[in-house]
Amino acid sequence: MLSERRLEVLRAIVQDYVGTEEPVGSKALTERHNLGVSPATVRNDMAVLEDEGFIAQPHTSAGRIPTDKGYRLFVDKLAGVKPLSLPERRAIQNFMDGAVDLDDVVGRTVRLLAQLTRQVAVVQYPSLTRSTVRHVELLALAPARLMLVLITDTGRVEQRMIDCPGPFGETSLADLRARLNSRVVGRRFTDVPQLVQDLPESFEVEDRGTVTTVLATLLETLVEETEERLMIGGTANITRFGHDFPLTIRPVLEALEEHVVLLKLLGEAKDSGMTVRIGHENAHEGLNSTSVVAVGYGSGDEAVAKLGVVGPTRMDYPGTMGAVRAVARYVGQILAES
Amino acid sequence: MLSERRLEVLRAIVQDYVGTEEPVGSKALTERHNLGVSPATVRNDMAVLEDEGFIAQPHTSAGRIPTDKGYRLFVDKLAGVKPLSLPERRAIQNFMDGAVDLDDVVGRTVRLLAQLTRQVAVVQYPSLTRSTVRHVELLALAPARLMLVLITDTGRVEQRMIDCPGPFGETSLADLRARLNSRVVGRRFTDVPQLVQDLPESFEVEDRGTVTTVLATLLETLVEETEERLMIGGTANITRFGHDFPLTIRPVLEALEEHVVLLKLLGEAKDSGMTVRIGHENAHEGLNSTSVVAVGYGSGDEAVAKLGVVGPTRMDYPGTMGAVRAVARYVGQILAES
DNA sequence: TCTGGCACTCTGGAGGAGCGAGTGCCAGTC
DNA sequence: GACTGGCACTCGCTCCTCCAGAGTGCCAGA
Repeated sequence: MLSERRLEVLRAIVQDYVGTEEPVGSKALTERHNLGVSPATVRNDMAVLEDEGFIAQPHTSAGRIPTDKGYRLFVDKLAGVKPLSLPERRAIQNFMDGAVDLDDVVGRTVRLLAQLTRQVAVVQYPSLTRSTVRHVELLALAPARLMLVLITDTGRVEQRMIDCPGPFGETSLADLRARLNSRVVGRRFTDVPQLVQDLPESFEVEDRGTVTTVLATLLETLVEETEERLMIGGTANITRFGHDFPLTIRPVLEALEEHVVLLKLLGEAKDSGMTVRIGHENAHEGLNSTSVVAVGYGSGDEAVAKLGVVGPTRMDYPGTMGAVRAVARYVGQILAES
Repeated sequence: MLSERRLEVLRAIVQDYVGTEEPVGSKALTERHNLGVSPATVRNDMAVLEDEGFIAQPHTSAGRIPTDKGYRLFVDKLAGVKPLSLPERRAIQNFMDGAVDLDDVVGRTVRLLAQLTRQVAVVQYPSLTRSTVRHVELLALAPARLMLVLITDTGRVEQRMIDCPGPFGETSLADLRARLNSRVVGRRFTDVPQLVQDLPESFEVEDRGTVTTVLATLLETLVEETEERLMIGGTANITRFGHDFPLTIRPVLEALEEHVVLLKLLGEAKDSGMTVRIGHENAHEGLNSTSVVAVGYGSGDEAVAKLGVVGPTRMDYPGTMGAVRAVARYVGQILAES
């Protein structure tokens, strides 16, 4: 186990390195922090920290920089979450309050998060897996062509065209609409399949084909829509990731374009509490030199989706975590209100 | 006016520079192209071209590189549009044919274009200004809460919540729905306002408030939805823009994030035919070192939206133009079919 | 009008020196 | 035993110089 002071030295190294982006030496450390010991002592501590793998030297005769393991320790034990200042909170609220619909909420969130952290922001759309159905509507566009509109409690609306096997009367349509709604409104997506299972049977034989088709489409929509979508923003901030970035920028940009990768990334984050993945902890290679801070957000107690930022491993973890947490809370609040 | 050979020299310079990314000298030029004259002659020609502002020297004793003006001449007079090869065309068709809905079409297009040109692709969603209404639906979610669903002929669906000033009966709702549809279905967005103008008058006094609210929301939706949206892809390709890119990459990324800027950019492009904006011809500063190739696409004769790519000024113009044109055609085709 | 020749310019890379920050180790002190 | 000051050593960085090579402009001649 590392002594109190050694941890303090590690903390100082992380802080300085994050600030300056330059390897930090023993002398500079003692000058900038009140460690109460001489550079020589710090050097000994550093040697120990290096043996343990928390810091490394880019080359002999250079200062030390934290390793992924070092950042990990820093995040877990040495750093708290830095709460945002009151003005910052106010700004968030002002910025978010103008949102008019779901797309707008997500769009604003992503911009806000990018600005606040000066990193790349990733916001997942509220997932529909835990959502409930608010309304199902069926419209006849043509005698044998229907449109299915699904409205969820998170305010998302999905529509699907349906080509019916045969003509479907207005009465049957109204009937189906009514029965469908009485069964599924307020229910969770996952419960819908069994709730509508026996519906075709209660219809006239000639209408059953259409009813079955409609139900199939509905279920399909439910499944497809539980596929996650997300929005990213602040891509221009990757230029801040480090001066050596020309090498690393490409894979990062590529990873950011692959929404599937990002969704997986967010999916791996814990449902509650904040998840920080540092450097090589990220499964995706392109993100091996970045850290991801993610957190769930939701309208109630349950997280309906996740959001986070992607930044350089040498990021200001307390500040970033604070911003991410604060934004998640406000979004949750907004979502709960609407 | 420049002589035939001088134009040939310019063409050779552009081609070589695009290929190698290095300033091209007189000797290398004569070796690689059959100009039939000696380096000395080429030097004289180059001096003239430089005087005219078509090429420039990064520094004395280096080769020449084309200026924006040089590229302009190249594009206008010296280069054609390089048609895609048959396999390429097939690949496009295969890639696009799997598209299931509008979002998918646009998404595929953007990816395709990015891959084909290895540059950043920008695709505008089909504009609704020229669209017509396919159907308007009204649903009662609660006694005084309606949902308006607007379906357009391009397959886009928009919905809006409406809080009514007072309760609105099922009969009145059906009535409004029917009358609204009989008036606007098949009509252009721009015509809708005057078509529904006198609608409130024909309703009972107690319902007029709600009817007015609904109409207001409808018109608002029409206006808002004619605001353009777009999708971009292939951002990772900016790393290809040049080896000096660390300087220029940032403003480009920022410009790409500002969809408003991009929409303006596309908006400035000609409605028919291809538009190429080179370097400083782009109004937006961040894009001063890039070129934009844009073209309109549409389901019929009219262009409903535009698409294009953003690349380095030293891009393969004929190839890029060929790819952009081909993709636009296929998208138009797909749109016409659906 | 084109060509070959020639002197000149300038960049980019190689090689080398000196600086300075930083280290590891060791002997001495509290 | 923990901490400190001192000291020799390492090594990247910057600056300099030098050189080669590519490219130019100009001129006289075909």
